Amino acid sequence: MDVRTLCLGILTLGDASGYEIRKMFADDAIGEVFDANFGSIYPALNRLTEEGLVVCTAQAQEGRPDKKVYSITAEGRTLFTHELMKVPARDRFRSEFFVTLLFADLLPGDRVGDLIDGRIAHHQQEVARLEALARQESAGALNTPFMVGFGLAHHRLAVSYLTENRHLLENAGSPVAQIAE
Amino acid sequence: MDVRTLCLGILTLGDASGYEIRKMFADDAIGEVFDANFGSIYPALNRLTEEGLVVCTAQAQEGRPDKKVYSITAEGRTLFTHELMKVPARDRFRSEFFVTLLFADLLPGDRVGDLIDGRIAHHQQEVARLEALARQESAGALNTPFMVGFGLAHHRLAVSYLTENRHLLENAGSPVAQIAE
DNA sequence: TATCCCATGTAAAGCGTTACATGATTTA
DNA sequence: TAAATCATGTAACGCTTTACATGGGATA
Repeated sequence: MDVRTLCLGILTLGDASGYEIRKMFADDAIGEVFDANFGSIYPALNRLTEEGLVVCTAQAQEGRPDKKVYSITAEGRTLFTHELMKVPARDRFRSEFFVTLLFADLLPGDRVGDLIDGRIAHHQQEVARLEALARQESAGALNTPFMVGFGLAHHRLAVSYLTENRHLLENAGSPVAQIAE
Repeated sequence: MDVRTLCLGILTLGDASGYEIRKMFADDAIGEVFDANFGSIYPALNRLTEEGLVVCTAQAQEGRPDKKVYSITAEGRTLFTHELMKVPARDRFRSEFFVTLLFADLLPGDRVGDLIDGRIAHHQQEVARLEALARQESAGALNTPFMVGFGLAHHRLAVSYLTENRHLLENAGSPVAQIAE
């Protein structure tokens, strides 16, 4: 499943331009589990057009490039539903934050605490963002409540886990900890 | 932060061959947050050797290729600690499973339930694997308990979230749900 | 006045995955 | 006897990111 397939998927929800598709990846529930930027979306839409999976109608605008609105074709819809029936590839996750913490012993004493403070703040921001997203109950057939609920649960868990377990890293090897033993 | 940097990091824990580094990504805590396979590890080690960040001593073996054991140099250690001081890049997450569920409305009725059943089983397997990993309390200076604890919390959350919220997808638009309203 | 938003696109570089190539030993 | 483990490496392909290129309108 690549950006091209996901563009097709988004177009099953209604016509859209490349710019609007990008906005969905940035702001909507789908962005929680898949990212795509202009550099891959525009070529993907061109290729989908060549393949006859979408059609494009240009809307003239003043002072900016024509807005190119894409619509999925019957063949496109068929292809996408077949894609959905495939066994989903395993999740991919990469976190430089956690990599850094795995090597916490190599860092200066205060660095670990600062990193964790920043991370907790980040997760709290994400919670706020997703709560706002949930309130929008916005357009599209995407199952937003299910997805946003999972994101919220995840970020809340992260806040509490980090708060409750940071001592595992912050006290490691410090003089205080060694005296206490 | 790329595979090359991570190889360097693993070598701060002790000498290792490319094969052993790969095993760490596959079996140890670091594999929870970063993946790397032979195709990237071997070239990375060669480049690190050229750059003088690691040194290599070949151990002759019978019936198989010489085992090439790598040791980090002082310069390598310095470079890695500098890497750790950088602001970590944001996490990357991609999930075809969740993408599929976002488009649950396009799937046959029983498909969604099957997907979720399989996913719950997967998370339960991961819980079992991480519990075993935690029991090993194995080698290296990696902060395994902290990392494994997070992984366990995550997979347990996923099991309960999916169990408690699957009705949001499974009843959507079905006749029963519409009659009930 | 400055920043953000709208709007599309290209090209190159970077990075990683996958497949291929080889082959002995140990375990089930 | 089949499969997994040990052991290293190359090459091609694929995908994504980043930077570049352009520019008007709206908002703060």
